[in-house]
Amino acid sequence: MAINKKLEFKPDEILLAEFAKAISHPARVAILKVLAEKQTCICGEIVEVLPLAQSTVSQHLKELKEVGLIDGKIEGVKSCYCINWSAFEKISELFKSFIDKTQCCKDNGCC
Amino acid sequence: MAINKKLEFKPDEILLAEFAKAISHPARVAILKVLAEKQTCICGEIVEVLPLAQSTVSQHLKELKEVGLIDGKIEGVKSCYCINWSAFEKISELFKSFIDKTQCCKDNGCC
DNA sequence: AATATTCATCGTATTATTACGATTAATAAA
DNA sequence: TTTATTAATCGTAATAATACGATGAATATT
Repeated sequence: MAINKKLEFKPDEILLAEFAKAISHPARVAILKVLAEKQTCICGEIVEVLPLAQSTVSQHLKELKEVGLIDGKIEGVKSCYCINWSAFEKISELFKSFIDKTQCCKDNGCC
Repeated sequence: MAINKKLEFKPDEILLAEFAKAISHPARVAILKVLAEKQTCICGEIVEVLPLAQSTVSQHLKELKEVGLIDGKIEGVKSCYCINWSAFEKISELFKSFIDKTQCCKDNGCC
């Protein structure tokens, strides 16, 4: 039991869900906010701002990286993170088109 | 270990993450699509369309209901579901303002 | 009244996520 | 060279999510 059936859905549904999952934890929302606001995207600064241990923040960063929303470069001992804007734009479009497509059926109300 | 630290974040971050989580599974994205497209929002129809067992679909419906995105009415033996448009609009605004706020910092690039 | 249909809920197994401390690898500073 | 700093990774525990079958409660049909 508990097989993964996610891949049996449509590609655009899978993709939207994937991006939604990436921001489905307040820590990752907060990280994206910090990365957008600050110029210096040092890992340590993110750790300072969040109520989580360093290893946990690293884990969240990894997830955001894996889904392509952020990039990371090692600079000396430090790690510099930033938003991948082309990916961010892609996800924005996905969300907006999902919202718009859904909302245009608004008049069909059944309940 | 593994205490829930989600509530230590800002309310708007928690809320956005909560809604993102609601659509973080392709089944729930698909359900919202079906509910938007079809007038008849019978549970059985959703089950037919999805590659999941009836009980699993019910579980997903429950999650969408709990976060307020859909409403459900019992009509005879059947259950009629539909999108809660005011909630949907609220989440749309949340997403759009998050996207816009984030994107307006685009020039600060550090990487 | 007896049977069928519909769907929610319960129980449960599996897998994924969250969180931390400890360790490690790398560079920087002494 | 030795020590300190930084952050990734590993190991692990706890919790959450996913998925299904079985059961149950309600209404419909016969």
